[in-house]
Amino acid sequence: MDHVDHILKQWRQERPDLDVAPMGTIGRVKRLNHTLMRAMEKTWAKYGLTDAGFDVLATLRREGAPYALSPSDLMASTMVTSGTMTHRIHQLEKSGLIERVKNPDDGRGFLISLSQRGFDLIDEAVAAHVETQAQLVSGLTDEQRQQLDALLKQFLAGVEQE
Amino acid sequence: MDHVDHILKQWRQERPDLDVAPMGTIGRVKRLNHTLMRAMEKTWAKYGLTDAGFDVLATLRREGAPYALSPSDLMASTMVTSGTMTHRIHQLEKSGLIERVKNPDDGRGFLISLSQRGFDLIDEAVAAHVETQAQLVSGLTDEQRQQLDALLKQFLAGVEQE
DNA sequence: GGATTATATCTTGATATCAAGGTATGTAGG
DNA sequence: CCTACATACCTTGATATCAAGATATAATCC
Repeated sequence: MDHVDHILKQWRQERPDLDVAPMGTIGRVKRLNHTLMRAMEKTWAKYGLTDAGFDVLATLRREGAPYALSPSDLMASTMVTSGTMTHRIHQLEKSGLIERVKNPDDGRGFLISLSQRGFDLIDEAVAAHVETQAQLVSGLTDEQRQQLDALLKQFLAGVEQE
Repeated sequence: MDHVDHILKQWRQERPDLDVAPMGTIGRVKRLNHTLMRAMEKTWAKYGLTDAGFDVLATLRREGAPYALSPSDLMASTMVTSGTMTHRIHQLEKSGLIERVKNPDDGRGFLISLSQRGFDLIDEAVAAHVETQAQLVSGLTDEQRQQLDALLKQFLAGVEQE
């Protein structure tokens, strides 16, 4: 009987006409996301990073050499709007972790690339981050985690298509 | 090969020293949460509500008569800080959906209670919300959804204890 | 090549959130 | 009763986000 079970119980009492089973599933996803984010933020903070900054640097890093993407590519990868990405880029540029160069192939745009400092920082931070994540999933066995992956993947495929 | 699989593939190429399997699980939770929230916001917006407002009104409604809780109780239920709850309460009060009365049992605090309009609105909005949620989970069978519930519950129990 | 449409990014304005600290009221110990 | 501590809520200041619209460049079509 966790927090979400309690909520469902209350609804079944107050609104027995509603089928609240899906609310339980979605509620757990929301709550889990919230708790996981809070935990991971602590690791990012050790490297002077936020969710937003880590997200951008990691996207550039895992892309491989030459560690550069356009703002549009970054937007698509990170699920934020253009205004948000502009803001993130300015912050990271001010910190000297990325550089902004004119896109030689498209005069309208730029390329965002990791600076050497940005590369070194994210390479170290991501190792710590992976360790934190391993700790966070340690309540599940490997097999359970794989089952969960499969279900989440199917769920996601269902809601992302449109 | 979804978006998350692509990310893991990139990391395995660039950083074969890291075990990124947990990142896949956590990444799917994050992405799923984001997509679900975006979808549910559309329903809330039809009733002039945001995530924040719906959250508070629903918490009061499912509590049962007399539909009143202290700001502290609301904070605990909704996982936000006191500053955020103060702000939410002011917004909802301005909209006439809740009322704030002095707590007769504790001179330091207040009780937040649903107004008649607030009650009517949330009672209608939650029915639409439940329908939206049913649609969102329709990519899973009932059995799969229940399996997912069980795994999420265990995952959550592992990360929430501290 | 000029007009039209599409694309890439930035700007603006409104909200929501948090962390840290402030104020008022309650509670417990001597 | 008075002091010390605890609790409940609010205020402040800094960020992050989004939606909508602005601007500049590219691509396409006669």
